[in-house]
Amino acid sequence: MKPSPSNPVVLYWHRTDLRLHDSPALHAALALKPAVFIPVWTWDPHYVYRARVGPNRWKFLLECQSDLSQSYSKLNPKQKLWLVREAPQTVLPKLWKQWQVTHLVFENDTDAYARDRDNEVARLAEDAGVEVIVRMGRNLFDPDHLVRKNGGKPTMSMTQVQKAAEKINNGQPEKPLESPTSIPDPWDEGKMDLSNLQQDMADANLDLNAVHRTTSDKQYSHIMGPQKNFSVPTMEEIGIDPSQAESPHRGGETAALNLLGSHIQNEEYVGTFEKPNTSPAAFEPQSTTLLSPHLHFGSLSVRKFWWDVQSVLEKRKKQKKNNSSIPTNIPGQLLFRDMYFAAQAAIGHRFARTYGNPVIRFIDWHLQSSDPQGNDSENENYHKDSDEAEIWFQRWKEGRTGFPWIDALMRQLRREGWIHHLGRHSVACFLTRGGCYVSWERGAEVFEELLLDREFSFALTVGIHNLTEKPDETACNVGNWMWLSCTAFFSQFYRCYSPVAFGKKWDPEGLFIRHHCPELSQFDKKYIYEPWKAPIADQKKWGCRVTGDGTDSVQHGKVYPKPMFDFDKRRQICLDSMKNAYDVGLHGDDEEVKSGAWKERFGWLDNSENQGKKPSKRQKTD
DNA sequence: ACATGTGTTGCATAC
DNA sequence: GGTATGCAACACATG
Repeated sequence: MKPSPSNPVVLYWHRTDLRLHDSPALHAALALKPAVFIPVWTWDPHYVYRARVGPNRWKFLLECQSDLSQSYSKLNPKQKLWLVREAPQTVLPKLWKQWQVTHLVFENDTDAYARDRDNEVARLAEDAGVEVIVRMGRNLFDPDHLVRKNGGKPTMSMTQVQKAAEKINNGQPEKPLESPTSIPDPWDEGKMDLSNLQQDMADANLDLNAVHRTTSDKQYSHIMGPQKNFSVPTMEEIGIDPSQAESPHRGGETAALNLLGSHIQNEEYVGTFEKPNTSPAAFEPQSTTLLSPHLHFGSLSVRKFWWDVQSVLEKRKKQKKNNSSIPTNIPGQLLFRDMYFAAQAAIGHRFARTYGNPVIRFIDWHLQSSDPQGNDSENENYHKDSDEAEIWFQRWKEGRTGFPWIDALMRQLRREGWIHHLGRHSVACFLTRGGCYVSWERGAEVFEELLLDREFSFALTVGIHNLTEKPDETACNVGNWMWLSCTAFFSQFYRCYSPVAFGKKWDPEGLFIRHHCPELSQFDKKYIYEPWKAPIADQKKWGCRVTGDGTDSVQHGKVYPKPMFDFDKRRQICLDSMKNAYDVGLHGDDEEVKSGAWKERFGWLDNSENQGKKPSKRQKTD
C-alpha cells in the first residue's frame, strides 16, 4: 500500500482524551477512512521530570492508558495505544517520516503550554507536508468560543459563562458521539519498529519527581519502551514503588463509564444534587460523584456526563419532581469547569501566577512565587520571607498542623489523591486568607502534585530546551485557589472557614478525623476537633498525648501535635491584612507589582516579616 | 450615575 | 432545631 489521499496514513495523537467514546477528533480521524491508523501517546520526558506528579497520579494515568490500549485491542487485535518515549516536538516529525504519515489528528487543548506546543507541532507538520486536523472535545463549549462570546474577555463569573453559552447554541453543548465499532490496522510489525531511531532525551537532573522514585526511571531506556513494544509502563519501570500509590480511585474509561452509569441510575441523587449540601466529611461512600479525575484525564467526556444527567432531569421534570438548579446542581459544576478553562484561554500563561496576571488582586502573602523575570534568588521558586510561615506551610502540607479537621483532609489528599470540594475550601482558606497568610501559589503546587483531578498541565513553554519556566498549573486548580484566597472570582474574605466549627457541622462525632488521624480515634467527641483542650488524664486514657509539632517520632505511645497557632488570633490578623490589601488595590499586572515597589505600598521594610501581622492603614488610590 | 439585589457552599448568637 | 441577625462589607449585574 502506498500512502496517498485515497490511502491516508493517520496518526492519532492522544493527550487529554484517554477514551474512545464521544471524541470528535477521533471521529474526524476515522472519517478519513484511514488505510493505516496509529493511535499514539508521547511520553514527554520534560513533562515527566518537570510536572509535579505524585504516585497516585502516575498510577491513575497508567490505568487510563492501559484501559484505552485494551479497548483498541478488543476492536482490532493488531491495535493498541502506541506509547513513544520522547517529546512530541522532536518525535512526531520522526514518526511522520518513519510511518509515512499523511494526517495528524488531535483534540484541541487551550492550556497555555499546550497551545505553544501544538502551534510548534502544527508548524513542523506543515513543513513535513502532513495535514493537521484538530477538534474541540475537552469541554462543554470551546473555551475560545466562550471568550469571543464574552466580548473577548476572560469569564470571571457564572453569569458571564451562561450568557456566552446562550449565544453559542442556546446553552446546549454538542450531543455525545458513539464509540467506534471498528478500528483500521496499523502498519505491519516490521514497519512499526522504531529501532533505527535516535532518542532525544531531557536532562534527568532536573527531575522534580525524583522524591517519589525508589529506583531509577527505566521507561526511557528505549524509544519504544523498556520492552521495545510500545507498552504502557509499569509503576516499577517509572521507578515508583506501587505501594506508595494507595488511592482507591481507579483510572480508565471502563471504570469511568461504570461509575457514571451507577450515578445516573440514582435519579433522586442526580436530580436533587446541590454541591453545598454534600458532606465534605463523608467517606464510604463519598458524597459527590468522584468523576472529576476522569474528566481531568479525559477518560470521561464532559458532554456525555452533561447529557446523561440532562436525560434524568428531563424525566423527573415530566414526573413533576423537583430538580435542583444551576449553579449548585451537577450541570452547574460542569459549567464552572468551563468558566475556568475559558478564563485561562483568554489570559494564557499569566493566569497561573500572580506576577503579570491582569485578573488577580495583589495580596502581600508570605512565600510568594519568585518573579519570573528573575528578580529573586535563582535557586528558589518562591520567596522565603518568613521562617514561621515556611514552617506553617510544611506542617499544612504534611497534615500536622495540630487542627485535626485540616490534618485529616491533608492526609486524605496525600493517601487518596482526592478530597471533597468543601474540604478543599477548608484547607485552602486555612493556608491563605484564613490562617497562615501563605500565597495560594504554594497550595496550588501541592494540589498539583497530589490531586488526581487538577487539570492536565505540562512543564515548559515552547522550545523543549527552556526548562526554567515555571510549570503551568492550569485552569481549574489555579482558578479555585484564586477563588478561595479571594484574589479573583470571589472576594468575600470575611467569610472565613473555621478549622473547628466547619467540620463539626457535618460530622459532630468526628468519624472522618478518626479515620484519617487514627491516633485520635479514642478521643471523646467533645475534644475530637480540639484535642489540645483535653485534660492530660484523658489524653493518657485515650492513648494519645497532644504535644510537639508532629515531627517527633513515637515517644511513649501515640502523639498528636499541638495546634501551630491560636486560630482566632490568626483569623483576625488575616482579616485585617486582607482588608488592607484590598484598600491598597493593586493587581497582578500593575507596574508596582512587577517592579517590587508594592513593598513600599504595604509598608514592608527590607527583611521585615511584618506582613500578615501589622497591617498599616492605607488610603485608596483611585 | 447611582441604588439595589445577588453571589456554588461562614460563624456566632439569639429566638 | 430551623431561621434571622450582625459581623463589616466586595464585585458584579441590572434597572
